[in-house]
Amino acid sequence: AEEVFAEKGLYGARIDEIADVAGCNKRMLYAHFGSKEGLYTAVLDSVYSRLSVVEKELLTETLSPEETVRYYIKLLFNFLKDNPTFIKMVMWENLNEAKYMRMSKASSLKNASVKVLEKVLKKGIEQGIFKEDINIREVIISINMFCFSCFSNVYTMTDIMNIDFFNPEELELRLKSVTDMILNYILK
Amino acid sequence: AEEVFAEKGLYGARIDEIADVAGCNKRMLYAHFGSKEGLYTAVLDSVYSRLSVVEKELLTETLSPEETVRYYIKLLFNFLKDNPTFIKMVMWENLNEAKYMRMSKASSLKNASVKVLEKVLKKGIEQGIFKEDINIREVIISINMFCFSCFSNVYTMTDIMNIDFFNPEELELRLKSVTDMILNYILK
DNA sequence: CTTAAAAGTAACTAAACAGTTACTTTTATA
DNA sequence: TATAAAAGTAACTGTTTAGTTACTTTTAAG
Repeated sequence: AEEVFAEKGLYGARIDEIADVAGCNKRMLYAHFGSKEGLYTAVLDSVYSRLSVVEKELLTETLSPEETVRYYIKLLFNFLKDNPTFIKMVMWENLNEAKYMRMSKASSLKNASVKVLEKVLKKGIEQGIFKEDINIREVIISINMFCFSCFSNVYTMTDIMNIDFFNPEELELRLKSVTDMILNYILK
Repeated sequence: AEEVFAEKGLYGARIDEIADVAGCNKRMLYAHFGSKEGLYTAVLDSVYSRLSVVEKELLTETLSPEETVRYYIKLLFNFLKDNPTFIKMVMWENLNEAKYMRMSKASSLKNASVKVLEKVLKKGIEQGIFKEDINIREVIISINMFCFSCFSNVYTMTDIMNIDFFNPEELELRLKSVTDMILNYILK
């Protein structure tokens, strides 16, 4: 279901195709998930929980503020690279005005990393490593948006710039640019 | 049609609804555009051409390299802010792997600003204003992606961060952050 | 005023699809 | 082995929808 919903969205996906791809039957899909929307929100939950697992790694590491920011960017970037279905599900949700995400418990899982970053950025400012006048929320938003954008609007970008954004070397460059821009901005 | 396609995508949109909203009738829609897909690509063309009109302003202005970059960021940012249907159409296209955009002539219109930025960044490096080791293509990609991301994944972001991304003050802050990050990165 | 093209109307067709049902088969457990 | 729950099958229903058609009305130009 994740595969099919990511590829075609809630409306484009076909229950019969999902049953086919999943190697099960329609009746059981309905027995377990009630409806197409029920299945869709289950996929959304599952996909989001994969991110929160990765983000928990941030909590276990004890690094300097600078290293924590670098580590988070890398962690998020690589997660997004390895989870194209996550990217697509989030995009479908945004086109649906996050209707189903709001219904699910997914979002509550996501605040973890925001809180860690807030703490770490504050600490960095106190330690005199980061500029005093940075807007912490803006920095957190930028990190998330910049990483996400490297994978979300890839097709139209490829079309305009004639660049293969799936090329590993290209991605390495992108990660470096994003990291440099963020750190240039926050470091004294 | 633009309204309805932007809101619901190619598959979610209903021809009858489009005729209704447009205040015309189905038969004439088919007489003029042939099919649903024909109408969709016509909308795509129209929406993209609006951007290229704005981008042409970049060509008429004669500013310093730094000011040109600032001006382009502002121009693009404000265009995206004022054209939510553009944002949505591009997102639908990306979820369709840019299938219809490739079919249309829209993309050919778009290279204009890329070329201007390439020239201007090169000039800035020559003049010793910009760092010699910046990757020009990366900078152009970043500008476009960062601006776009401020408007594309707004709903899920709002959900996670509890911020109203449609608030003008919030947007002003975003534009400032993006501009600062890009210029911090390229200026010596 | 005439006429021909453009626009509009509403009923229709054929296909697709979410969800259901009645029935059969498999699996696991006591 | 008996049995009950879980899983599977395939035909079905009702609705939605892209696209068509046959016909009427409006518009514009000579």
